[in-house]
Amino acid sequence: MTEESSRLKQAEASREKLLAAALALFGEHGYSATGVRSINRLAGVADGLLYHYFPQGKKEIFQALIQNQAQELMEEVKRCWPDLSRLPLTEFLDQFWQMCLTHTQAQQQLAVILVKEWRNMEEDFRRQLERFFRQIYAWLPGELKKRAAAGEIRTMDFQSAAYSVLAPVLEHYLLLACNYDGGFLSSPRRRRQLNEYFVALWRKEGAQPKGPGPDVGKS
Amino acid sequence: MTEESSRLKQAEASREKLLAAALALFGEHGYSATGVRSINRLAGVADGLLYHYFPQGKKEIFQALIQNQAQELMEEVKRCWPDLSRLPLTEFLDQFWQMCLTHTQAQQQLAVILVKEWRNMEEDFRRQLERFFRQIYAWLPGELKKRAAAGEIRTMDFQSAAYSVLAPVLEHYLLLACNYDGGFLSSPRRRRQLNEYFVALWRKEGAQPKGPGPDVGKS
Amino acid sequence: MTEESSRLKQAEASREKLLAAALALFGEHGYSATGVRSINRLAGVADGLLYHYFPQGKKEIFQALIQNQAQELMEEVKRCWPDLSRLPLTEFLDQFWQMCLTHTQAQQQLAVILVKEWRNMEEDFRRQLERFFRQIYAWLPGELKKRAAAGEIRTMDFQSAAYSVLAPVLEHYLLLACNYDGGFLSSPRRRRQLNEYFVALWRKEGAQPKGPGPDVGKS
Amino acid sequence: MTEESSRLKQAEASREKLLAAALALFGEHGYSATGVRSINRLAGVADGLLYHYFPQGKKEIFQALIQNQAQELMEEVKRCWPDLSRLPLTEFLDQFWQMCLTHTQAQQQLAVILVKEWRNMEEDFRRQLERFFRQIYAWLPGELKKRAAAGEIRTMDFQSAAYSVLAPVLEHYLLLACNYDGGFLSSPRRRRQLNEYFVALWRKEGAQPKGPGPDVGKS
DNA sequence: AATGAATGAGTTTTCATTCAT
DNA sequence: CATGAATGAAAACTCATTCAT
Repeated sequence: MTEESSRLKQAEASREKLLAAALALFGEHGYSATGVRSINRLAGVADGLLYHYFPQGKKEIFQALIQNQAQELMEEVKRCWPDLSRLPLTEFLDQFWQMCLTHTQAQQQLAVILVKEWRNMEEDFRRQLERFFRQIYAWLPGELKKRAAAGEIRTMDFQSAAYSVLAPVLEHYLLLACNYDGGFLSSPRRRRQLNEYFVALWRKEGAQPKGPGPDVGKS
Repeated sequence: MTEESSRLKQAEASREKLLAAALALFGEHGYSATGVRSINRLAGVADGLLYHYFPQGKKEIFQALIQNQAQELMEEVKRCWPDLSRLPLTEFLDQFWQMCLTHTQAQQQLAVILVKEWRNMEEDFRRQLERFFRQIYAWLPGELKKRAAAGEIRTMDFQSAAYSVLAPVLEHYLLLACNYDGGFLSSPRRRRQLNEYFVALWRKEGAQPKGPGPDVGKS
Repeated sequence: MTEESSRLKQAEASREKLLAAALALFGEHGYSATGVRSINRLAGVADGLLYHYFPQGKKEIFQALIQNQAQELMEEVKRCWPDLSRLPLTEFLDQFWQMCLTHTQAQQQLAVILVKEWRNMEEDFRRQLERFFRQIYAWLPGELKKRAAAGEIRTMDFQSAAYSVLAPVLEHYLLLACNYDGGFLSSPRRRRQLNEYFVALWRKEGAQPKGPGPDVGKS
Repeated sequence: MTEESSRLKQAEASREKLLAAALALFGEHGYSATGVRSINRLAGVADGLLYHYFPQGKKEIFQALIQNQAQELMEEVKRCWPDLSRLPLTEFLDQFWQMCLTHTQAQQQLAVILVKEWRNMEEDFRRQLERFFRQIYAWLPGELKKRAAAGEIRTMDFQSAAYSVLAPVLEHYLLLACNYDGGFLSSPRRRRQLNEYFVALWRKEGAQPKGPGPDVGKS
């Protein structure tokens, strides 16, 4: 059993090395500009091995990769989601943005790949992701509405409000794709400013800010 | 002389055909995935001709292309810019977004290329574009400030406010890069809603809205 | 002991499965176009096993295969051979052709392989087969001569006559190699016609056919 | 014009060099065992050029090749055909065999390729060749019948007779495919013997042979 | 100015073979 | 005996680029 499982583990390790290398390179150079050789070199395996695990070659490792990563991303998001509702508005916004900004290296690279290679992806996969994004777009206005009903914010065009929370996220993704990390959301200070700006505008007219003012967020 | 000038015209025509073909293909498939042959085929010229006009080959036609297009884009923007200041807020926002949304097909493709190939571009060119974008980012808060001073809107965090106007533009570019044309700004109705949402929030407290006020959008 | 023998049987079974798969694939696609992998897949064994039974790999299994099959073929022919002499001419020809037409699927595939890969075979093996074929070419004229001496047929150029009996066999092999099964000999009806044609021509002038005439053969 | 045509001629020469090299190598080693590189080396051109003339690569040059050669073969046969009818029987047979034995090196190699790669060829091409062969199979019995009507030979099963003339041709092709040049027809002496054997058998009973009659050859 | 034949290094992919388990 | 992961050389094919015409 030990023999068996160690061999299986080694095999799985090779597959993972290939996927990790592919993720890094596709993320950095894009699909077309990434050579199969360079994936193998980075993974530290021989040229033929990729075709052992991904018989269709480059296309297949690419598809496997983004499906893997997107799965992880979506699961992570779904895990954090329910907790957000209970937070006060300021923390809610901050956590929401944090969640979207994809903390790990892997998911940053996923974002880059999604932006650059969207059209190379399989129809089905794109549909699946679109559905996921639409869920977020649909959920956020309702969330704001509830807070308005609870008197936390004023009544307004919740769809536009939600959109103005989401647009910065997409801007962030765009800049990632361009390898530009000076986006608005990536600076905690500016993120906090934006947060306060929203809260100040949305606050019910005449209402006083609850707390002692926006205290410094933790990165 | 007629021969001379007709030859010159033909020459210029070939160059333009090449650039147009390159724009279309780089926009559609990206730099790496676009073959020099396919550019020539689409332009309808022989294989060697590209090197007559662009001796450095693929890189050069790419650089020439984006510099051409970016030049046009920036000039177009600068041309419209001064006029915006005088418009009332609602028209101001609408015109600003319209201006940014790059009306021509050519500039849509430019947007795609900029997003996908940002890192392949020459340092100098990137700097130049960054400076241009920063000008807009710097100009917009001042513009809002002036309007606040004039009593058109309330006082607030103008940088965040400006950013929340710009983020939709970048979101739009991101979606263009993914060949997705269902972005928020691309629908005039939703653009108007967003417009009204901003105006309503920014309106000086106590001031009356000009129009019927922002009613909640459905959809 | 049971374990021992069952393992031996399994081992032998694996070897046979490999040979059978190799025969089928070499016969269908030829030597070069047949991959070792596909042999293993068809045999249902793991990739390394072939090298256990045939340490020299593809070449060795190929050589083993054709030697196996050719051995069987030659033994089968030698077994039937002596019996032919006693048959009357009509039956003699029919049986001879039947014998040559290699009844089993395996030997059909052998024929294909021999034709297509003759030059890839080892010198010694080719010599051995050539000797075998030459024996047939040498035996047949003598057989006809004996029948002439016995008054069954007229005197003639026995070598050419023998050749005209053998040529159809080789034509049949050629068509097999081309996967064409519409050859003259493969149709029992036409085989019988050809048979009657030979008998009629060879019959001693003025002699009457012995029997009731050629009765219908059984496919 | 000279410039133009010299360039065209050079281009055509390159194409021909490639085709000639491919013919030689496919004929010698078969399709699968012939590398594209070796074709280029033998033709003395760079690796990429083959794909300039035959964009689909190996398959395409193969198809082009056999179509070229088969066209030539068929035209050559059709050219000689009508003249055969007028010849006396002995010369008729000899000329017919000569014609079939494909005198040029190129067509010998074609024969090898046809035998070995029949199944790799396009359906349409195979159909075309089959029709051609069937024409010969259909023509020859009629030819013999006419000679019987004219009293040159006796009445018999003309289809079988024709087949016994054609089978040696196919045997010859089979042996070519095995690179064995000791076939019956390839020796003029034995061809003459076979010829005389046929003539003697077909001669009308009672008619006198022209020559001294067929004496038994000794291998 | 324009052509397209020619080049050869580079890419993706295949494949026979080895070997640790 | 049997497995299948791993190897790397070689195959087919692509592609930017050059150059004679």
